[in-house]
Amino acid sequence: MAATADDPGPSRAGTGTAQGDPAPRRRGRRPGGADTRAQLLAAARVEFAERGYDGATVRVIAERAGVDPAMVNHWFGGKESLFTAVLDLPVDPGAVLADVVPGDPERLAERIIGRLLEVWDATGGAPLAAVLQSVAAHDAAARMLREFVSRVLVAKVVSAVAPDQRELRAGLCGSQVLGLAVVRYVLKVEPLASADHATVIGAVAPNLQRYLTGPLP
Amino acid sequence: MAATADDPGPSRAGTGTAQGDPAPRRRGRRPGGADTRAQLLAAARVEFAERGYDGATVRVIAERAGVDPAMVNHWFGGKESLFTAVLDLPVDPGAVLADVVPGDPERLAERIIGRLLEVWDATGGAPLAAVLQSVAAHDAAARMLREFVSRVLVAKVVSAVAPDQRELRAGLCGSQVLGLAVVRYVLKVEPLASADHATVIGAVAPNLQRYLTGPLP
DNA sequence: GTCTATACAACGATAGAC
DNA sequence: GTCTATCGTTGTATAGAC
Repeated sequence: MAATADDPGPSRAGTGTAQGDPAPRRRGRRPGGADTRAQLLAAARVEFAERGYDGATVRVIAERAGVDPAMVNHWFGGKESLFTAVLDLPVDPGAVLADVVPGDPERLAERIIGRLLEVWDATGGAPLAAVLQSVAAHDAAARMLREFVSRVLVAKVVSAVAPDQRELRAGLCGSQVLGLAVVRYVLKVEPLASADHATVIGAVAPNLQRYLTGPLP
Repeated sequence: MAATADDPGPSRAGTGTAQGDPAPRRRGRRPGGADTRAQLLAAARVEFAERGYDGATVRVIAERAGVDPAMVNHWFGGKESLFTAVLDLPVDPGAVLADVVPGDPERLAERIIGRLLEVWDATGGAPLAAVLQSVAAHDAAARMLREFVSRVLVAKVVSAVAPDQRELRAGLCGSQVLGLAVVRYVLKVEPLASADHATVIGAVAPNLQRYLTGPLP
């Protein structure tokens, strides 16, 4: 866990700030053994837990891991996906949602539910239960997921279609989606747990659509 | 924490309203009360976990505890409330829902959400998180809650108003209610977490109402 | 030689200080 | 308003593994 910067020591002529001289790292591929990816993951776990999703910065995480911030992009594709990897989510919600948003806004809910059902049916309930468990157990996990859900959902989905009250709508959408996941995959309440996708979509999508674009008081 | 039958303790100061409750008048010899109650709880935990809500019987639970089956009624008010106590639920869902059902069926959802908000706001998110945690962690807990939710919800709420597909409707209602609980009290997503009751009711009740009495595909 | 992990620099966006 | 600091991200050159 201890993200020990590998501290190669010498060289690095004073480019710019002669102060501190924090991490003179060589360029190029590191000598074998240094697992940058794992170090980034470990550093990200600590930072996300301590400061939340928004509070943690890619730069600090990279510094803690002793590597360049660009490594986050290289290994994970960005802050969002790094977070997904930290929480060990089965899929990257941002990516999934992003490619489901384009299209008729009045049918967005159908596409969202349909896609989520595909993903969840493929991975089963285990990852969902794991996430739920850690969220219920650790306040830090709840905070991380809260900020992440708010940010990603609002930015990538709700803002694309919702006329107003975007944060509230995002929370409501989250409640319906999360509740469906719990009841179908963790609690396994029948007949909802075994219903085919068309049935679930027909039942849930209209309600989700109201949260997205319908009238709110 | 859990809503249990009134503790027929030594100094039960009578509130004026005489309840139809089978309030045990403490006459005669005082049993090793707390002991019986605890033994029943322990026995019920085992039985519910092993056989589920439906599979476990009051008779067997009482036998395992070494007491008369009537003690379940005495100490907990019935199988349902015993189960509630075992899960350490903040309230007895059966009781709460039962007294909210009478009235305009088309406004049932408003009454349900309103009442749940009162209860949850009073107890805070801790009990909810505890239930979620055990449900996510232990398959037995998930099974118990599943059967309980199906049975009680279908029997006491959905059957009272829903025209068809009662089990499916019950599952859908469960998903919305549970999701709301998670997002508002465990994840604490704003502004939903701090929204006043009227706002939440206005936002969620119409969706819940559709699950209860609206058209399903 | 190729391939890839790496560091550095710089860009557009955004939030806060002045 | 402008200025500044900082964020996440991208482009590119380079060093080491193969």
